Amino acid sequence: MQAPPAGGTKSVSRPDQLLFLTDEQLRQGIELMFFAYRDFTGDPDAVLAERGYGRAHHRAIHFIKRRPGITIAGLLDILQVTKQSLNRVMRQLTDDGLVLSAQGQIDRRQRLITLSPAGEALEAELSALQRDRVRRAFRAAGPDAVAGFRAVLEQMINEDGRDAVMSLVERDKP
Amino acid sequence: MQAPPAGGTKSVSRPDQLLFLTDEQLRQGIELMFFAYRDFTGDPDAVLAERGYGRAHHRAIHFIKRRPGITIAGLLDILQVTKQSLNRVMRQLTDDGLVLSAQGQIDRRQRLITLSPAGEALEAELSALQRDRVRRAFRAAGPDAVAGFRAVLEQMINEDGRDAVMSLVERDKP
DNA sequence: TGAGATCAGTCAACAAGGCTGACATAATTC
DNA sequence: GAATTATGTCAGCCTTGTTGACTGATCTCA
Repeated sequence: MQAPPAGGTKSVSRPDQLLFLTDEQLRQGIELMFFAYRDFTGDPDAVLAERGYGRAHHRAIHFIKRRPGITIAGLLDILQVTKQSLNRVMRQLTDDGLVLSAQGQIDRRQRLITLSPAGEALEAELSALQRDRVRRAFRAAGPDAVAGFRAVLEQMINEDGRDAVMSLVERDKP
Repeated sequence: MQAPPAGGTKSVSRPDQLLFLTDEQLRQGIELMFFAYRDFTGDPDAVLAERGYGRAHHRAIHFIKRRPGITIAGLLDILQVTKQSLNRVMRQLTDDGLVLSAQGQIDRRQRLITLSPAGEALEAELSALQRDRVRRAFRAAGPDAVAGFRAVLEQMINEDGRDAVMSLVERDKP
């Protein structure tokens, strides 16, 4: 547990040592992920709790908004949970009238999921909270920092699914 | 579909527009947090599952390693869970001989928690996995990106607890 | 010294949201 | 026509969070 000698955060950004990363620097990165993610999910969690929903509902709503007309299989692929687990969430959202499902045109077995107006409203409320936090962080840190944030998080994603994930994240239309 | 520094996602890194952040850019940041955190926790989760532990055990072990001799109240403060919830985890870890607790010297009501050799071993295994992932990401992204990553995540943390969290993250000794 | 606060531990009950396994139905594909 | 696929559902289990109530040991302060 040796100290990175001088004060503050200076020890971490050393453009002169591209490959030398101390355990201490890495540990700081790990803890930052933990604390930042905890607060990152905090705002929506509070709104969701009022309605008896949780983070799982938020994730479903987010990606339905993102790709309207997505199938159940598509959601399962993105969320990486079991269909039983997703089904419980989807049933609640359907019963509550937040999501709609239409029969697929090409493959009539498929359900094409979309948000109802009520679902859109909740999604807007949730994403506004989360965007506000990210916007404040991005503004405070500055554009170069944002580019770095993006680069590191991208590299943090499992290599074997990275391209697929990044094309989902970056794609503007389904 | 490219990495930020190159030409691809031009819309995102615009050093010329410090304050203009589109909803699309913010949404990408939100999704990156989701996907990166999911994979970030994946490696340790697998090791923990073999032993019948979960992420909660990992968090406790991590912060005991980080601040040996920490009290229960100290852990509660960091982890922000209820004492009943923490107690369940601590009891398992104690029963399994991974953590030790000594009576406080100054205040004998307190328990000073440390890792046993077995606990140290598990901690080392878990943190090695997580450090490897962070190290690879940091190396691939480069030192400037790492600085940006840190800056953004720091700003992502709730403002009212930010200083406390950051001094915990950056502090070298308890 | 005695009252009250604090630290730790525990019991009980509950909920969210993961998981596995088994099975059903409809529609598509071969 | 048989096999496969997409979806839905039942039942049961686990982890990990919650609230509320209560105990015992110890410390603090009037």
